[in-house]
Amino acid sequence: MARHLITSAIPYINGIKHLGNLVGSQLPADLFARYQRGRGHEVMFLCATDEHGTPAELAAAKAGKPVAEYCAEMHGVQSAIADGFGLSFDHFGRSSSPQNQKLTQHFAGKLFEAGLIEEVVEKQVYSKADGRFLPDRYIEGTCPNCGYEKARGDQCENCTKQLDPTDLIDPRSAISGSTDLEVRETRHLYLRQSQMRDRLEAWIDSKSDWPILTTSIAKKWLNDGDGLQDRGITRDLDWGIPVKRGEEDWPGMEGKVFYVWFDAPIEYIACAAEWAEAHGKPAAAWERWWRTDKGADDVRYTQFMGKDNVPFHTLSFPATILGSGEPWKLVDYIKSFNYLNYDGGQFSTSQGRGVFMDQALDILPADYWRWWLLSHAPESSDAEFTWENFQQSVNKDLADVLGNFVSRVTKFCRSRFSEEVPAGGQTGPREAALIEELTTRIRAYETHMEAMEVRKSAAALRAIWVAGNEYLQEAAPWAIFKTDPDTAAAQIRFSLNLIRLYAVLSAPFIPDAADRLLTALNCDDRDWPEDVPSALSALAPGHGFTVPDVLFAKITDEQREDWQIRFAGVRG
RNA sequence: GGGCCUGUAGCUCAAUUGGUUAGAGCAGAGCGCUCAUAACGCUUUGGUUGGGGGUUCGAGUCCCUCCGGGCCUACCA
Repeated sequence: MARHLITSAIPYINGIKHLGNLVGSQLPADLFARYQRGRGHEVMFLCATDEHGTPAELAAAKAGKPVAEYCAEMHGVQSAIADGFGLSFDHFGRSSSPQNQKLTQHFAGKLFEAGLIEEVVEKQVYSKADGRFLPDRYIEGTCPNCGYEKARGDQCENCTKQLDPTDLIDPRSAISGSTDLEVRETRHLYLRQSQMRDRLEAWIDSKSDWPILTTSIAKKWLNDGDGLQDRGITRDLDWGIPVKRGEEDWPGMEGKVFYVWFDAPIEYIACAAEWAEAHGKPAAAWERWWRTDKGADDVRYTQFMGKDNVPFHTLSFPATILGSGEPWKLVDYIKSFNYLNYDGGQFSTSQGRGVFMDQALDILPADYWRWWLLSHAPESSDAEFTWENFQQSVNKDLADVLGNFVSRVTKFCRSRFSEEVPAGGQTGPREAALIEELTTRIRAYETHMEAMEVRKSAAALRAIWVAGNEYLQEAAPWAIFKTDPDTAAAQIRFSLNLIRLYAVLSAPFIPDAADRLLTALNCDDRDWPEDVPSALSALAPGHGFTVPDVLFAKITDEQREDWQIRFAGVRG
């Protein structure tokens, strides 16, 4: 039995994520976790909310709540939605947890001891009206290059020129609009990533099987300009993990916190510690997943994320881990995704354009979304959601191919025999041929799932469903029944077993439907079909079942048109 | 500006990494079936692989160039 540690990029706290965010990390991670569990392996699947940073503070202020309270609430909201989508996290943690605070400070201390922390005094823009330092992008002004009046301090959106905040003409706070700004000196800690450049490069080079998207982004950062740059890991904020080296105060760093991108990946580890505490387990229970000196040697660690997260997972976080000099588990495989666009443009959180996770669940069950998103996962390039494509794919694949197969088999059995698996008759060469085909297809499905080829896995699964319809058409039990009811009984017995097989195989993609099928079949045998013939004799003659309700109702044209209008514009 | 990814049938995607005649699903057309959610099955139309040039016995795949789409460029996370 293998051991799989699986993490999804942790979603930021300041609102409900859209479908693009979902398909880029949490959903494929869940697919992989469910599959590996289905194969009987030991899985630790972790995710959390990423709660620190300026946007969280601002969102809380906008909501008129203390930031800690706001984050606690939003964590609850995101957690409930994750449940709604069937995301099977072993623990859904919080980067603001005491465990993460302790670990983050611990790592900082180790990095300091290793000589990998440098103190730098730098100049930053301070807004007196806001009472805070402003990150570059929170400063607005007129672009010195093109005259655009809403240029940001990091870049002008109009002419794309990169800017320094002090370049802006008539700079003002993007938060309050105040022009009462000044440049102040402030002291920060930098992680000396440049010292570890060669080590990181050798490590990346050893990962020849990673997606090109992952390695090319990593290499770009390693080789761009003067090579990998040191990175500031502290910020002048109130909300965050106080800067300490281990348990000790850090002279000169009073009132400062760690940068979110320093503490967020550490939450992957801390999340396991949260899991242990939540289940009353000792530290050893989570350390066996994360410490190679405490049992994690045989763990295979896979991360899932959108491409915007790749630099932090290929470079910053490994630099933290390697730099600590301690035997923490490094990631073995990074699966990264491109973006999902919405009907000709980007999903937009600010403009409310596209479908957000809560809205998606309001209009359709999770399985519809899971199936479409995963079967169209943006693996090789950006992908696009359109309502026409969604309607067509879901109706065809889920309602017609799979749902109708279940319907025709169970209803035929009920009307010609009873709601019991019929006895009598024998299967023959036709069934043997199907078993052979299914065996080949199931092994292909497994290969794609192991490789995290999400779209190919979906296509392979669909082909397995199709094989059932082809078989039925050829066997034609409705015709055979008239002259040879025993043979028809054997064919239907075989077909009912196919339904169970489909439920087990499909569970990683459409877990709710799989549950409903197994419930209807009155069966809790979820064993993976290592051996297809025996898997297809699990339901014995006389076994009672009920004809399930329509598994997937079709999306009507009216619904589709309604949703197209509803989600085109501003949310609310 | 620089770097990277991408362009294959009306649509969504494959193509064992340079190897026979570029394949699937959907959509379209025809036929069959009547168990089933107007579902299912079979057959079939559809391509100068974005354009042009080159290397090679052989190019969707490698090189050059042009065109289109996208991402990143280190203080959003």
